[in-house]
Amino acid sequence: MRTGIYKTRHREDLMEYFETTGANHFTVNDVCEYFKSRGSAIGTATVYRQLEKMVDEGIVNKYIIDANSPACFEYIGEHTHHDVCFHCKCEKCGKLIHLHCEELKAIGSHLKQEHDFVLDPKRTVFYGICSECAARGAV
Amino acid sequence: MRTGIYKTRHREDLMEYFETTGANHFTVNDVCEYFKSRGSAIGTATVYRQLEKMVDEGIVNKYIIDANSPACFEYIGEHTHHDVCFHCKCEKCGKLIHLHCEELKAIGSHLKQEHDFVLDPKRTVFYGICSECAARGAV
DNA sequence: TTGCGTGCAAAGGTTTTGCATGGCA
DNA sequence: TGCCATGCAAAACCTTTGCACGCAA
Repeated sequence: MRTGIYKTRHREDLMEYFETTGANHFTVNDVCEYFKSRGSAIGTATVYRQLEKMVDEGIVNKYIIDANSPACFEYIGEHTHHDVCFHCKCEKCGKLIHLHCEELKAIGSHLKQEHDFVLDPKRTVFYGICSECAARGAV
Repeated sequence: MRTGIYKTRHREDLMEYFETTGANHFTVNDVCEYFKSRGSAIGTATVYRQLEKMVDEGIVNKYIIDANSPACFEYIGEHTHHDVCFHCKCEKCGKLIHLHCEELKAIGSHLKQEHDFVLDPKRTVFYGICSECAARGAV
């Protein structure tokens, strides 16, 4: 029989982890460390494979920041009204800022209507300088 | 004395390569292959290091497609005119679209005022699906 | 039983780094 | 003479894959 997805213990554990961390972002490594520290380690490959499935299911978002940073995941659950968030990456300190902003969402509409381009916020990262680095006088 | 950047033969070679390839995009590997086939190979590390410098100077853009694909670079030269140019990259066909749009410029102001983040348009790329690929039904 | 899930290790690929040498200013 | 640039190889890094075994349905 082909159900496609089994309800395994690890999948349950992951779901529970997601629920407890809420909308926070995490990397595959974060997940692995978390379970390892609790004595119930999960293999890296398993985490990747489960997350990939969940991305396909649409209950997890995957953000690609840059080539040398690990991918950033976000659990969104079954929320039909979930806002995809935007990311700003500081070119100086490397800090990643997550934004849920209505005004930025307007960019998507604008790009589609005026430029016929369907924006993918999951892959789009705004580069620039964060407030702290700017204050520090970084150039 | 500290000028910061030396005018080496390799740097000149790279510049010439960029001029001849125009606005086309290229990977580090493309560059290496090109010079290798002409008998004047350049080390991979050197290409990475020079390109990194040029990105800092703002004369080259670096695009991240996804974690397992090589980074894509684009020579943009000395954009002396103060007209900020935005880029949209199609995830399907790889086409790069250049936009001069007032409304998009507003993003910079918004990010700065509301989120205290100084956007760098030269390094920011909007990822998504272009009109042609959308029409073709690509998913 | 069938087929998916898992763990481990190894492989895959891109990018960075250490170190000695060579070149620009 | 001072830096900076380069080459080579090794290292670092994230991610995927092969394979044998375990578990869900």
